[in-house]
Amino acid sequence: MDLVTLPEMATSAEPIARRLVDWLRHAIVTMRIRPGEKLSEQDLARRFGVSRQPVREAFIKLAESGLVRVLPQRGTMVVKISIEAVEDARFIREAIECAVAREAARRGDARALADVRACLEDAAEAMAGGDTERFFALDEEFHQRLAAAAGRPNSWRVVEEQKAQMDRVRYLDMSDAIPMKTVMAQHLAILAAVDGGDERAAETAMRVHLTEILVSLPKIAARWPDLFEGHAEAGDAGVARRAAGG
Amino acid sequence: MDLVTLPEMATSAEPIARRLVDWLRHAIVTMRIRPGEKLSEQDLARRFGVSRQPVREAFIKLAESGLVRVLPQRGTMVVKISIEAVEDARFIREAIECAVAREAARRGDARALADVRACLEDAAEAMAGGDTERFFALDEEFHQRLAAAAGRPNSWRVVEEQKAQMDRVRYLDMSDAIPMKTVMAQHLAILAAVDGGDERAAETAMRVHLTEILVSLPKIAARWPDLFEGHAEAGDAGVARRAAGG
DNA sequence: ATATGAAGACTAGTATGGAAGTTTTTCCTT
DNA sequence: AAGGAAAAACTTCCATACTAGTCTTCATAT
Repeated sequence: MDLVTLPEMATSAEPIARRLVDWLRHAIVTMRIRPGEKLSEQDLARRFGVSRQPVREAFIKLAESGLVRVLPQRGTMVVKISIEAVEDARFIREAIECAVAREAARRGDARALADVRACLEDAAEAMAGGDTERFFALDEEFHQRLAAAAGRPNSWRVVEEQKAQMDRVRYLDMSDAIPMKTVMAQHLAILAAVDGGDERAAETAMRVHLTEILVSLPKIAARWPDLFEGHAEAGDAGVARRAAGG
Repeated sequence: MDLVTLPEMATSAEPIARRLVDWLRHAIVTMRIRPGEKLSEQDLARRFGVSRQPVREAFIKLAESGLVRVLPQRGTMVVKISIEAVEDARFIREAIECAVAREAARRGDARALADVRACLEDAAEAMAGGDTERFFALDEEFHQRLAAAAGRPNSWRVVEEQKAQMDRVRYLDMSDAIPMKTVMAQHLAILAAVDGGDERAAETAMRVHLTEILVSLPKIAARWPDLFEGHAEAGDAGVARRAAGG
């Protein structure tokens, strides 16, 4: 039973439940807590040195985001990656972000687009330094700032939620190959089209960027079958034990 | 203190918190609980004869949906209708549903499209009978089934959440004029284009349909200023009392 | 009359205990 | 040894109690 401290605990006065959500979300998306893993209110409460209530409320919020599933009287678990769920998330994200790209190109907000460009420059630095985590963060930032440039900053919140489903796949992909150069090139293409005010080109560039995951998805699912829904569940502890006993 | 019973209480064995969410969401969307109105965990708990805890959990879920705002140590209130929020929701919905319309037209799933058509026939009946509530429900059903016909049934969940913001405006609009005929005609136009396999026409028809609200929005905001964010807050009790005292 | 401040009535946040239900284990029977 | 029933150990769910913060209100001082 390793005690864990919430990182923001010292600096901020935010409610415990909120901090728990951030901590758990990050842990799930970065695969520190693996898909299919069982979570327990009691266990996590003890780990963090808090009561069960804020843990429970954190579970509720994560369940709303589709990252965990709460089964009444049975338990809470991190949902496995579902190919269908990832494809659905991708579909929704493509729809919204293509509209964002069009709108950003149409508006041509020079000031906001300068922010986007600055973001890409930082990302280039991170890539050169091999700082993948920072590169990931700046990837998000790029899309968020583009939404702002389209005059729809709030649309990012919806995309962000869908993105969580896709991020776990990307995290697996990152440990495999390093497609940072590809991502960077695509981001630059999007910005160029938007900067040029070409709505159709901007939409197309965005669509290409967001289609990328479709080629790696089946390969990744085949490589880590026990992290995905519907595939072999050999990784499941209960099943494994029962199989060993028989 | 009028005691209220949850309608599904007798029939189902769902958790209390879940039923509270459904009840409150419906009450908020249909304006039975008005924008800006203050909600109290304690008060609602007494009304429903339950403890504060499930009410609190319901608030959390509604806050995730953006229907209520929880201010720590201050209170919980139904968020006022925000023109910006409605426009953002409309933007997102248009992006997703236009993509759905295109995809439905591309796939041409005859079986699923038959369901969509059946839905419109029921809606025509409801319109003839003047059953506005049923018409509203079938409106939702139409869009949901179209998403199914596009092979993206889950995308409806995202649209549904955005729709909640728009529904309150539509509810106000309904009490003003009755645009059922317009809605019906637009739905038929969408289905015709999808049935014909014309992706561009389907997208355009959907876009026209979802642009409708933009013309009524400013009028409605002007008519009920105290229900909207940022406008005159003359309806606020505290301000009214202070004005009377001075 | 106005400004300041303390007391009380609110609020949400958290902790804890018990109830209802499911799963796993254990022990008895066959 | 295998199968089944009882029980123990888990889970979430709900109720209750308490903490801490905010706002209102009324009294007091300027």
